[in-house]
Amino acid sequence: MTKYTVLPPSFYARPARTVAVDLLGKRLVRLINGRRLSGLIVETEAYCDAAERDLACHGDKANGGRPTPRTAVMFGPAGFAYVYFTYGMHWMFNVVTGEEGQANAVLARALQPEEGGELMAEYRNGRPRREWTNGPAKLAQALAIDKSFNGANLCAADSVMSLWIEDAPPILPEDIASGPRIGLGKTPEPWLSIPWRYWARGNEFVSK
DNA sequence: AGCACGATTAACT
DNA sequence: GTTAATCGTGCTC
Repeated sequence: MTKYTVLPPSFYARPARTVAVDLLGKRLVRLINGRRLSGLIVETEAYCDAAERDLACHGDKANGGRPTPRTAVMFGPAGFAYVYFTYGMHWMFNVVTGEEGQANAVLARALQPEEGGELMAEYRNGRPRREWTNGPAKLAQALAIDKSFNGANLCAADSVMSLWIEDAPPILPEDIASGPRIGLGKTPEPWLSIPWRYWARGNEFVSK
């Protein structure tokens, strides 16, 4: 018997919005030298829901909606990591969702720390616990997620995998809030304001 | 070949 | 509230 259940490909192979909501409360786990660093996902954003053109999504914004070297992973099968670099210094961790051939993904924006706090504090330069994982680039830094995880299989428990998501009790629907996605800049409407960001209402680790 | 800008953060005033 | 940091990517010339 296993103590933990790794989320299977079927969990991810659904529309981005569905996965974004269902990921709330799940546990993101990073294994480093046998030590578990983990946190419960408390904030997500959905990009490129199936069959809906989403000009906020890298996969639709670039190259007329065709894959590019950067976005290729988003067009691949669900359950893989899409990790990209932005602002010249930050990594963003997403999970690929939906059907292969379509650019669907969910951005992990915040975690509630569970295990491995000592290492997370170190990776976050000694900042207070509240600031370890309350933002997409912060959680990537806290879990040491970088370019090497782009294209990583989050479901293959038998590989050298050191990153996955475990099942955990869901957040109750009445405790889930939603609103417009953050940082979309010049993205046109309706995508700029469409409420595809979801978070655990009242959780102190939700990004500012 | 050159350029504008980003699914952000931290350190300012 | 404002802004520097910092560089890969995709688009234009």
